[in-house]
Amino acid sequence: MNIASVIVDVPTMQTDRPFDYLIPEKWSQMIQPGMRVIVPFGSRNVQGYVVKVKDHSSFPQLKAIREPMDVVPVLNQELMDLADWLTKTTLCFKVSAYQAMLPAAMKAKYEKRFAAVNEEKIADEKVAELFKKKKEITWEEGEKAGLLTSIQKEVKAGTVELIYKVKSKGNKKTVRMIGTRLSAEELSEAASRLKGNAVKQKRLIDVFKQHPGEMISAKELLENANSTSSSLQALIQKGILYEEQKEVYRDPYAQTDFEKTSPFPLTDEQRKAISPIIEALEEEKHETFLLYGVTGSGKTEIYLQSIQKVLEKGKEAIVLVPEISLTPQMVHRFKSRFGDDVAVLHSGLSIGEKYDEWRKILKKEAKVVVGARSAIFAPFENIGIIIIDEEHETSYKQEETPRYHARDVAIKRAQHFNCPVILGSATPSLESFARAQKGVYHLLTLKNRMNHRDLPEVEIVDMREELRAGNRSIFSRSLFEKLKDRVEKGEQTVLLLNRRGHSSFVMCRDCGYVVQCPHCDISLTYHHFSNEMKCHYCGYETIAPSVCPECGSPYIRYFGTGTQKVEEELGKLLPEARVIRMDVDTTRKKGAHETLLRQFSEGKADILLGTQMIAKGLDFPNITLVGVLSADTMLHLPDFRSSEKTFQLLTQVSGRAGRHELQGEVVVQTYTPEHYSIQLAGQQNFERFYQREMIMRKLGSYPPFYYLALVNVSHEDPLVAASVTEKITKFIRSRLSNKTVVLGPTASPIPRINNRYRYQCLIKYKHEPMLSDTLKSILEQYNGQGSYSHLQIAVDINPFVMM
DNA sequence: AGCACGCCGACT
DNA sequence: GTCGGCGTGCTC
Repeated sequence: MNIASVIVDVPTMQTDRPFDYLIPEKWSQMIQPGMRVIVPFGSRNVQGYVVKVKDHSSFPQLKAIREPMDVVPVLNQELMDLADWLTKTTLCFKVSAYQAMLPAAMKAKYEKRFAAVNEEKIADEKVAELFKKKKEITWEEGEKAGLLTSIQKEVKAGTVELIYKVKSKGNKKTVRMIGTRLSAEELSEAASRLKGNAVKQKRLIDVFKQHPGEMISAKELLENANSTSSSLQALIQKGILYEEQKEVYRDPYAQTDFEKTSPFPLTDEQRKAISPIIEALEEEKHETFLLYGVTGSGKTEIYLQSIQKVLEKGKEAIVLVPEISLTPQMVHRFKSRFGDDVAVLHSGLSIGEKYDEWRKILKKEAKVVVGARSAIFAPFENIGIIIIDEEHETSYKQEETPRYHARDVAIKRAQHFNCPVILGSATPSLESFARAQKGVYHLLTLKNRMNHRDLPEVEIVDMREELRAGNRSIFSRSLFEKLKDRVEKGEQTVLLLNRRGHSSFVMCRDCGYVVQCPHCDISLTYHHFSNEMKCHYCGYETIAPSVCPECGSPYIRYFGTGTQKVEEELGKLLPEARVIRMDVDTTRKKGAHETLLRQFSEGKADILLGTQMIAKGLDFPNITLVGVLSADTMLHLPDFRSSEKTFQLLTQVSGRAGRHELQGEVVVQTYTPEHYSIQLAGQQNFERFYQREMIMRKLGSYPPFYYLALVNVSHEDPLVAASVTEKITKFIRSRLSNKTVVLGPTASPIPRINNRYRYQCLIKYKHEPMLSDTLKSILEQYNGQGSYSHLQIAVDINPFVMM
């Protein structure tokens, strides 16, 4: 057993298979599947994942593993199998699947360095001088000195060596701990031998006399003893004290106090909903529950009590929350109930913090993980339940490879562990609700709010009427009246500006010219802060024009109401109102979210103004008014889910009002008040919406009636892109059943990105066993190199974004 | 992905 | 003649 099969960190079609390596004698006992190793690959060193240890290879000339990167496997067998499944279902590379399962800190970084091996013989003077100061320089340093070609000549001559280094991003954080091996008496004696003026050293010894046998961090010690590090160093030198590096976790929640909570008594309705879950837990059987409960109906308490049960059985729980940093309240509730058993994984943490939380899970120091999408891969080995809150959220679908949906992964893992999955939502996705209707999922319903308050009253305002009545403001008369009233009464308001699909573009009011990206077929987005125009797709930047480049008119300005503009407007109309603005600009800094929300909850503002990010999870007692400024902006996007998204957003945001003692009110402003998703969101009638939307989906042959797969082809030459897509589409048609709908080739909604022309083929199918093989052979044929080397093909099975 | 190898056009 | 462009194929 001295050969390891390794998947190397080279994400291409032709390297997406194991390569065999010899395991050097000294590591023969320790190398196991699931460990990362550094291996030579071609002329460089790369990171690799051991998938198998064996004693035979058909390859005659094996190279040896350079170095192990782990002492224990970072991926267990279950996760390795899960990676295989991910590879098959999403058509991604093995490495990509492994990398998706591990914290970003474990992704390798590569560095090229030059080292002088024979300094005297270096021919080029400039190069020799460079290596006089340092024996080793990085590639970048060589480049900066402008000597790359000369250095490369020296490499050929053998005087300089090119080294490929694999570096890990993850650093364990350590703390210096100080202790003593001496007894109290010995310490006193040692202290008496010190010079009389060594008071600082004596004070240090005193600390250990009071706490014999304990270790204390150097920082704390110096503070307690009011001493200095040089005194400490002296004592260590003398052998009186000793130091040790202790590994510590960075704890992002260290500053926060969590008041312990106990389970709340459940309402009848909640008790009825939780009992099938408890039953599944007891019987250790896999079942997927759809917990459909109106906003404020107490879904979280059901999660908490189910987890309680799981922990009592000595098992672990995964809770997924959409972009969790948005809901510090949620984290708070889990931490308060389960204390240090909870690990938190979300995008707001630094790479190091995420790495630490992940290691807590691996070392079994955490039993519950609360996190965003990728937390579904938490390396637990005895999962008792998986919960996905706000199940309908699109952020559970990853839009880069591996293009997985966390819901699918959850069900796959739960099947392995024979445990239940709970999908919770007030506005379930059509897919999930349809499955619940068919009995594939077990439907659990919570119809009543916990406070027995009615759902808030929703008023839909037709903005066209407002315009006709001469009101050109952003606010309808009704919303403005109510806003004024709340500010006077000291109650709080949430204002949602739905800006998706309607980004701020710059247009000339004289000739209609819109500033576009020169490399992509998309209008540039205006950034007020820097007065720049930026392309979201390729990163192109330019200064915003002050006159129209087309006709020279000075009447060129940006369109699309931004939060900033609304804030200005509020300042004019209601100068006494205190406003907190939450959007990408004001929440970019780490922790900004929490700070702004805390200020709002402490009543330091009357109005919380923001984009989608404020729609979810806020639970403040004093909110009695919710205003949606433009409900229909995303209704007109070329996306079959736009009605569903609109309905969900409006329902979710309405749910923010009147969650406690005070009754809430909602005003929805729109230009299409007759649209069913707005009407039914106004009535908070999910069932009706579901029926209505299902008809639309059936007519369009969309999910949940059909599954989708999208093939996206891009090339710098539009003719090549079109003709290849044509070929691919024909090929797909020939291979799939005639019940499957194959659409295309068509130009993508964004026909050009970064000067690459994009065409696509959309497949709608119900049952298509050949699909995966067909798509895979397309990838193999075209995505490899050869005559199609400039072609890029991306396959998305069950896409959420059709761009 | 990188990198070497090999084949063609533009220079000292 | 050679330097360097890019197209092609390989990495245990």
